[in-house]
Amino acid sequence: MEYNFSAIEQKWQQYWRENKTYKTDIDPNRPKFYVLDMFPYPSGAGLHVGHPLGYIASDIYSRYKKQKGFNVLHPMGYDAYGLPAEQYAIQTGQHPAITTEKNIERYREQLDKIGFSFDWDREVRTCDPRYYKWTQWTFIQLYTHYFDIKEQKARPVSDLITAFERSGNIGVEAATDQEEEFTAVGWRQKSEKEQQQVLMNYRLAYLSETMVNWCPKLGTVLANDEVKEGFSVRGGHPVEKKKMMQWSLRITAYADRLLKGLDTVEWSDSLKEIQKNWIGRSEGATIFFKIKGHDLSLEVFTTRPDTIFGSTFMVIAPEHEWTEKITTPEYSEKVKTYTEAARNRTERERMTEVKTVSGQFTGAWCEHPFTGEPVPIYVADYVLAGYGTGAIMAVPAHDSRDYAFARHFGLPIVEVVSGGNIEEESYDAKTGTLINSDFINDMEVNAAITTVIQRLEDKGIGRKRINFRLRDAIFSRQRYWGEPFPVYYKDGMPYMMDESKLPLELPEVDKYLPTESGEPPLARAKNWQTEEGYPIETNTMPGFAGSSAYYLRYMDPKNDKALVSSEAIEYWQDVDLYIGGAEHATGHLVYSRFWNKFLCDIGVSVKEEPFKKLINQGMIQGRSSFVYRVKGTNTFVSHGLRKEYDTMPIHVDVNIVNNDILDTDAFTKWNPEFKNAEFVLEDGKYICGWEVEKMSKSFHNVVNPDDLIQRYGADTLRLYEMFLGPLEYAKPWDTNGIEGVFRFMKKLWRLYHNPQNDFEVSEEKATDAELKVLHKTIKKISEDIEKFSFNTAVSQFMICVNELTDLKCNKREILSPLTVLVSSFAPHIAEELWQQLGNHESIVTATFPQWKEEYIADAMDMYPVSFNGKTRFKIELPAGSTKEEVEAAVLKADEAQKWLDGKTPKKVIVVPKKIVNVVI
RNA sequence: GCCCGGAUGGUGGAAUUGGUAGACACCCAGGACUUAAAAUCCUGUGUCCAUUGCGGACGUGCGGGUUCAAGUCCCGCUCCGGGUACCA
Repeated sequence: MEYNFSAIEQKWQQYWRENKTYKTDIDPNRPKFYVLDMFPYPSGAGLHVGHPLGYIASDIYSRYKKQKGFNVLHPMGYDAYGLPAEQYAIQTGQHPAITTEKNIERYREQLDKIGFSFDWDREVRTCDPRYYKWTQWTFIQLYTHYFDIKEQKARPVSDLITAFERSGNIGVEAATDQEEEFTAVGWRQKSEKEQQQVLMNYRLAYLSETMVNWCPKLGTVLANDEVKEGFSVRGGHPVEKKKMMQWSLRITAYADRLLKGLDTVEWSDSLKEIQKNWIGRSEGATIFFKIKGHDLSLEVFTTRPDTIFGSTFMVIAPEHEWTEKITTPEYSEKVKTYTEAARNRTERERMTEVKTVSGQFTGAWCEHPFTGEPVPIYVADYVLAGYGTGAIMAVPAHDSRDYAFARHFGLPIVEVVSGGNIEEESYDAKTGTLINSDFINDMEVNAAITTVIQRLEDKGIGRKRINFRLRDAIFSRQRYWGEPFPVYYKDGMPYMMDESKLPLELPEVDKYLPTESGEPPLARAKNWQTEEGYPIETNTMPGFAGSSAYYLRYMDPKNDKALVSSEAIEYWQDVDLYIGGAEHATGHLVYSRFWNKFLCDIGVSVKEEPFKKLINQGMIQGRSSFVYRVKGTNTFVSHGLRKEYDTMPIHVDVNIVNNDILDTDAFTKWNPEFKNAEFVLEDGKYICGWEVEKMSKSFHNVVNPDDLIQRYGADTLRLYEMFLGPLEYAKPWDTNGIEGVFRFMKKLWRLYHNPQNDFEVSEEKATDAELKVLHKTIKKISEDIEKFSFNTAVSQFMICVNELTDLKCNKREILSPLTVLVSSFAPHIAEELWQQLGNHESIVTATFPQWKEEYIADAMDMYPVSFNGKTRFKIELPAGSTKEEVEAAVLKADEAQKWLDGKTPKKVIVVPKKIVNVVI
């Protein structure tokens, strides 16, 4: 074989390993550039062709940046804690560390074969104690800090204690669940335990009894982003609401900064939109409604204070703390029945029954703050306890849910904003003029909102309020395979371990299951207590703990004195380019931004946002192949003839299908069930049908990169993955197309070699035509890499090689820069050719060539000439011709006469260097 | 329901600010080389009509519009993908 990819690739992979070609160090003389991939969870299935897509793109970019003179940090590691290894451990008794280690080895082997430029000396694994020491350390920092709202940053809890000792919590503006106010005296009168309980309401990592997503099948609590439509994202098991004592992170304190930061990063609009919606900022007012017969005021949150005169009833959530208190004896029984029914409905049921209106009058009334009219209070489960205050003022005329409720219970509907037809439906739009509204009559909605808020504040019965949908992140998991909390309990109160005790290593257990009494697996560990005998926390941390700051750790992975040294963070700063899947939009990408902001507040990281630019690579979908079995037989009909029979499509392994033609021998061996299969062929072939589906084992459409590397080489695989289409798009994998890229590789090789496959380049001076091809290519490749348009870059390589082949060009002056151009895409072949060209150092040290416009410029411009917008012929004119010259030349041209047909053109449009359009 | 994307040949896709639609490939067909195969090379390849040489008409999901000129801009739909869901 002329182009012996397997020898070349092995040779250079070994060379890179032995020479540590990709080792990176701080270098103050060169600008830094940090390219990061989302690190993988090493699953047992290994990599399929979809996984490396993003890695290839980031690798090309890294190599390019290096050749552009940057000091590039391009690390890789493993998100090694996770459910699959633990589930496997439960089934087999195999320690998850062993499974994980094995899977990592397999991943590494696969990754190495693709020829990535990772600096493996910087590898991190989230399950490594040397790594999770810093995860635990950060948790302690979160515990010992609170969020100062005025300064919008984290401050030590010790500052808070000082403030309490001086003047209590009155006037302290902090993110907190603390409702009770106290003075300095009040603070001092509290017991140690009471004080700790108060402080817990301020800490950024706090223990509290909260409503959690409990997944009985997984035996653990899940965060909001781990639950989708009432089922766990991992495994798809039902999830229910349950009240439990849990560690949480006060991420809500950072909601505003998380939102504002989005304006400063280069992420796709759709991703920013997802995060914006997830954070869910809404501006409105909090209003107090006096409850009749009680010394209580019901607090509601509304984004439409302008509609207050249309509020004809109140609704509180079934879980509202006052539900029982305010219900009159007369309604007590009914309310109890209702709230209990509501509580017993699962999340799932509540969601599927969205359209069903239900609720119950409590017998209680409150007073309208402006009119003094009595307003009835209902309890209904369309109001959520977890959002706002868990209570609303219902305005049926201008809120569709309130409208449905009012219609169902026959409550009055009062129109207060003109513009809709409230006989038909509620008018929810935020435009119109206020009516039936006393002092805000005739105002526009926005003006009315401001006026009402002002009036509420003057009367002391309400104020402007900004509300977020974002919830605090529940941080405990009742699982084994995760980071242990550096926490012990004394008198039932949690205490942080001393930093010197870190890392607190994950203990051995006899079984990876909860205890008989329902405690998490760590409760099985022997001596799971401190030296003093205090019990240690038995929960472990969730998946996002380890992945929230791994990008910082890569900067200084072996440091055992700090998460990252100030020298390293000052140099590397932040991630310049982050590539990964969009599925992390509401999980990892929110948590790590929060985590980084906190670390920034306490002086560990130096940038407010960790990921400057982020690209989501599109999913590679599978292309499934089908055979058509005649129902009830063992006969299979080719795709084109299937309609003549009563058939059933069956997935067939794509690896025994080539160009949609089934290898029938392989098929009979593929599954014993088909051993005696018979085929109805067309043109002597069995043609398969196909469909685009998710790439998955169950569809038999998984394509393994190892097989392709074996057949075509890693360089071809890299190029083909890029050639498939734009990086961000979802696109189906079709192995057929790889042949075209493989042909290109062979053609490239032949430019440097004679028919006997001997290296042979000419030292002759390049011609203008050859220089033009080269410089056109340098320009296109540079521009395409800068805008991550790798598919068009590969096309340009093909065009370039086709043209050079046509020109029979084998000149060093052209081929040498071309080798550098291609090296970031196909590093192995480039290294080989580079060496053959007489270089002694790796091509990664080469400088990326710069194009010269003078070589690209044409002496002539080609003008397509159209008549009334239809292109009719082309004309070549000297470059730099004036509009008048172009027009004259066109009208004089022979072909023009035919289309002019003797008429005088009404108008001639000349766009220099572009087009001529003659209007007749 | 709401919010984002997207729709271009048999297939993947290309096309600065509106300026030659289909680059580059795959597939397919025909041919050259070969005992044969592989590999390689050449030709054709949006659809339809005409094919004796020209040529011509239609074409970027659908229906309108703006413009000398629309895949690209505007209005109204259809379908597909993603996010989110009683968030007041």
